[in-house]
Amino acid sequence: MLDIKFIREQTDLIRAAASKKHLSFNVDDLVACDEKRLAILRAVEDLRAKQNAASEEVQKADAAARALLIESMKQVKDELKKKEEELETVMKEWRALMLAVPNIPDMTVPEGSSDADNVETHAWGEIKEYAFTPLDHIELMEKGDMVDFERGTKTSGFRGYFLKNDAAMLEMAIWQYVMQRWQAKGFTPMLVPSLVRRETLLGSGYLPQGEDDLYKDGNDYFAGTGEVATMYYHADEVLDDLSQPKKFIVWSPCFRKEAGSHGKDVKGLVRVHEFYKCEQVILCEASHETSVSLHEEIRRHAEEMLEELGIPYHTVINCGGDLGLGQVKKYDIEAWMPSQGKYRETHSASYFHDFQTRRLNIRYKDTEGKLRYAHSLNNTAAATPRLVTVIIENYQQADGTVKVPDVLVPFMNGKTVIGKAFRS
RNA sequence: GGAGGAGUGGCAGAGUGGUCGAUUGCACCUGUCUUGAAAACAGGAGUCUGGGCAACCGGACCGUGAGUUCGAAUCUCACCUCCUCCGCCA
Repeated sequence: MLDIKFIREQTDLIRAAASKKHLSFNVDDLVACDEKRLAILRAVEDLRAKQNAASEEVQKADAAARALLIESMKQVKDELKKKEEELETVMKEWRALMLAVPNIPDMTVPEGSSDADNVETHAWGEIKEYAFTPLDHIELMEKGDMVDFERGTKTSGFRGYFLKNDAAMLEMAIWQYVMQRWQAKGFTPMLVPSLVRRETLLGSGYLPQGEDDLYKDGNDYFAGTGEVATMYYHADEVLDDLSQPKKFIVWSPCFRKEAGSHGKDVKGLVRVHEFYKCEQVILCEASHETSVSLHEEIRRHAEEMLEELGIPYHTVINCGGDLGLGQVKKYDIEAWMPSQGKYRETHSASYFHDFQTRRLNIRYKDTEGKLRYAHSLNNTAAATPRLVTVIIENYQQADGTVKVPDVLVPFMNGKTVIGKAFRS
């Protein structure tokens, strides 16, 4: 959500934002609606003022005058009721339009309509030449007794899976490694709810437009990311001090219907309905420079983790058409998948300015004691099992076993090789 | 799932139809006093929003949303949250 005053004054910027993000939003509709809203609001408030004044007089008046006054106020009451109904109608439209206003993308965001137009900023790591034909994670994991898709779908339906043995332990090792790694960088570790109320999703900007991708039961929703609950943690609060940003490293189960991507990644663990994610979430002071510098910081945290793990990756700036409604700028970090011969997204780092915090009403007192909306950012730390598939494919050996990345060995109880040898 | 109770300003806690945006206490800020501080005394402070260059003026906010009324913190209904007891349960 943006400030209505800002929207009124900067219609050109909003128009440009909508066009860069390839959204069909029309500011002029909102501005017209807002004018209507203010006119009616003024009428309503004038009537209320009249009512308040009369209410005071009623108390002082004698019986005869009082009866007369009350009689005349009945008309005001009816009039007010009519105006209030008008206002409610306009407000409904106004609120819906306000929720559809896109945030302004940063100047450095490239033009483009889809992820095909994202621009690589840099790549890291050498793409390994294998002396054998690299297998995909599905074959490696099935033959290594690390996954069971058949019983997974039997139990859970399409995209269901069981992780077993070394893969189960590897996944938990990753969580442990990640939570410790980020805690050491000053992030507050949290396990947060995945079962959340509708307001939380409106606040972080996943609703109203993302309804189709969410599992729900009445007003209870299953969050697609820990960001949702984490952002709501401080909702409706005034934080004393944001001179130091609040940084969270959050673990949570994540649920996504993956509506509209039924044809993509239909096999394997790259795209599943139920997974786990460690997420970086930050609240900071309302400064563009601070947001930008923290954005770079959380991007680097994730890149450095992939470097520690020895996974080749590249980073792209997402183009306008690939940005969400609230995002100012986004980097995707994509890890190399040997079986596919291409990079696949493992991380997504974005910042929002005060787009989310306005909806969530998260404010703080600045050094002058003025109340301001905080800024927010987030980036993946590790999404599993997707990251498991990346590790398994990149660390596969000729015999079908998988080497454990050095940094994970301590979290695997010293185990250095996982899976089973099934070829020579 | 069943039965009761409760939600008021930063906190505590009054207020049960009309100068109540709200008594009071604590905490907070500013004066007076003091070498300074404490104490005492006096005063001031909330948020959102409309108009105005501004001083200022108007509206809203007592868990949320509807309703009754000329008028609602106060009455009615629904919802949310918390507490107590019973039942069930990893």
